[in-house]
Amino acid sequence: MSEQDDLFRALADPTRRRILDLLAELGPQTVGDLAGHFPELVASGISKHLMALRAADLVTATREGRHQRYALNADAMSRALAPWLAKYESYWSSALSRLRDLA
Amino acid sequence: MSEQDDLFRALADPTRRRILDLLAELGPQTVGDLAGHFPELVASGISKHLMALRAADLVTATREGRHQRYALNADAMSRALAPWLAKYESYWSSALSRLRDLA
DNA sequence: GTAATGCATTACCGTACGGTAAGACATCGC
DNA sequence: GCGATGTCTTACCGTACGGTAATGCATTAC
Repeated sequence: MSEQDDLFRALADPTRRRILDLLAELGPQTVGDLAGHFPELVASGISKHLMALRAADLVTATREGRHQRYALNADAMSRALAPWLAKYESYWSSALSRLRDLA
Repeated sequence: MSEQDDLFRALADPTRRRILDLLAELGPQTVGDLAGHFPELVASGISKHLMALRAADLVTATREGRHQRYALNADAMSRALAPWLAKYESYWSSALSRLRDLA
């Protein structure tokens, strides 16, 4: 249950959601790559957000030389979110059919 | 886009998620009803959370005499969440099929 | 009318969080 | 080796948030 706490706490910040969006859209990125999309932020701030996302298991990190490449961990994300979504299943017929159209 | 900010900010707190769960499970409830499920909290705290949920349009409130009955606003909830879910659609084949089984 | 109930509102407190700045560390280019 | 680069870490600051307590305001009971 605390897994969901981590998930929603991580998703609460718009910058972190945007980072996830970028990872989903562009594939794995380094901290520097991501920082380029946030001119209003300092690079270490991005790193901090990435650490939070990593703590929530929403991204995975692999070293590449002196770079660190972050990738979306969609499996863990859907695993944590699915039980929560299921609780409201009966209320979401319209949204679910919309998702079914996409799938 | 700020609609999603409100949504995720509101969902970030475990107590608020539990309130939504209770509303989904038990139907519309008054503040006093809900407060009974949170013995560790003061009633005004519940009221405050409900105001936050109301600001995010996740619940609706209707007066009944001196009571105030809160109900889950599942429509607004799914409306705000669906676009976000859609962004990760391609990553979530397994979760989506699980949802399809439920629907 | 008067007292009690149910909820909202305000003020206040402690803490957690987002952000920046500065320093440590490892890696690459020379 | 040496300087530069990329990232992490720590410390710090301001603010926003969760929580309580107290007050106010309707509405019900008597």
